[in-house]
Amino acid sequence: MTTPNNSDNLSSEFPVPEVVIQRLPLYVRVLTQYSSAGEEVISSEQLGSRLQMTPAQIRKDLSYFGRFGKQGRGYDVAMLERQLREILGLDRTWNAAVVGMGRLGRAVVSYPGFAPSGFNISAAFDTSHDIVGKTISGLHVQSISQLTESVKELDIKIGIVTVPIDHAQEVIDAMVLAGIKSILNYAPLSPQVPEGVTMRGIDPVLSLQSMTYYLR
Amino acid sequence: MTTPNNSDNLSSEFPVPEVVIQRLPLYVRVLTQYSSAGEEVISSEQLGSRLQMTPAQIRKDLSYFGRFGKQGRGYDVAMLERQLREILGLDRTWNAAVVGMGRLGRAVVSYPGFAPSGFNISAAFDTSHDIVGKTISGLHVQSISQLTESVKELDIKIGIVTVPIDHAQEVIDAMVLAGIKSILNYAPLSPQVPEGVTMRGIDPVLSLQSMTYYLR
DNA sequence: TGTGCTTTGTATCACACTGTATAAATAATC
DNA sequence: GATTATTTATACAGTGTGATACAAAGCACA
Repeated sequence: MTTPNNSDNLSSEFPVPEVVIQRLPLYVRVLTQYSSAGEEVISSEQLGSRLQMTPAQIRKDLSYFGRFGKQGRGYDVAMLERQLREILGLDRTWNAAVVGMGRLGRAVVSYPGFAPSGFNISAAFDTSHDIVGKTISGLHVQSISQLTESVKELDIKIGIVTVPIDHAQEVIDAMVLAGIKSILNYAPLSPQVPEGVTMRGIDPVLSLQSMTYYLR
Repeated sequence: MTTPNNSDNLSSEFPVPEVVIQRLPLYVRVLTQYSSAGEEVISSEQLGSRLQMTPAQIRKDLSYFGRFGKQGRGYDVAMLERQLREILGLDRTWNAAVVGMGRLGRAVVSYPGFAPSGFNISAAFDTSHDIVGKTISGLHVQSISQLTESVKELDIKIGIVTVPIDHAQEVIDAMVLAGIKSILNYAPLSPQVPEGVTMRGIDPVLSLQSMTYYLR
């Protein structure tokens, strides 16, 4: 009764708001920092000030998934981090495929930030005959026609789109057809995806374009 | 009376929700596509289906800034694009400074997507003595101590942070001190910034970490 | 063991955002 | 020119998200 380790108390009973899910990785990140700083306990107050949000917000977010804290004390850093990682599915590694091996794709596959976070780029694809067959950062570049096959063989769950804008939608369609349910899109467009497929866009220009509003 | 060209009808009277501002660049993007496809008129219905949102949402968003459409007809593509660009401050070019000239910084300054959108990277900085003084993609890399001076001289309004995580906060502080009000941050942390400074984060790992929740 | 202090978890409230519905305005057609 | 189609702008309602407030629970220390 005192150990609140039933991580899926409520999480599967009703849907957790998307915004909450997007905040959880932020909590994990701060917890990791705290942990490596040798702290054993953290309060919602401390978490909140670090992330510039109210303590109540954090407590409410966490309460969607269970009761992780101790009143009068706070949250056990290691325990909470472990719980959140499990909730997010970060207690394992995930395989990803990159499609588009131009300048951007090369930057992505050689970015050293993915692997330590448990994201493994295990296949690379392109359409151009000039690039297919080459080896880039240790990855043998395959034709996009091999996508479905590789997704199955290599247990790829995540697609990363780094093709030019005019091929992006068809690549995304191909990924969906291949059974990929999570897509990270670097192309500057708003793609159409069916229900059940999660998309995230990486779009620095879009970010800049909304900031200039506050500059005038 | 029939020409609703008073672009700041309401916009300055009360604050426009942040989410609305972030959607405006999406509208601009679709309008540009429509324009180059030769279309002269677009309805909120068409815009909405392209962006997977309801027509009413779009009409409401636009109504924060004025009345741009004609009932029974829709929106004049060229006119609406021009209006939205003006609202967002995209009817001019903006100068940006990149701090951090490692792998990521080099990728950013050589990314060909900024200039066509009116974002001009006009200065590059680093702390390392190995890099300061070099010329990368036509930019002479300066010491970070030159930041404030360059910001004034070159009319730099935007800062782009591409340093490793352990230097990111101090770089951001330096930018704020130099008078920069808009910061695009590529470092994987949630930085502390004072009121009045707008921050956007580019963080693919964070995006991946929230997608895996839906994969389990 | 009891008292005071801290912090959580949640009930309640307030507000912001989204979707529905409709009147007004325009265009098209006969 | 009258009638019908269309589409905007907006009033209204509903939903969802964030902040406030407080009771319950644990800790510390005498």
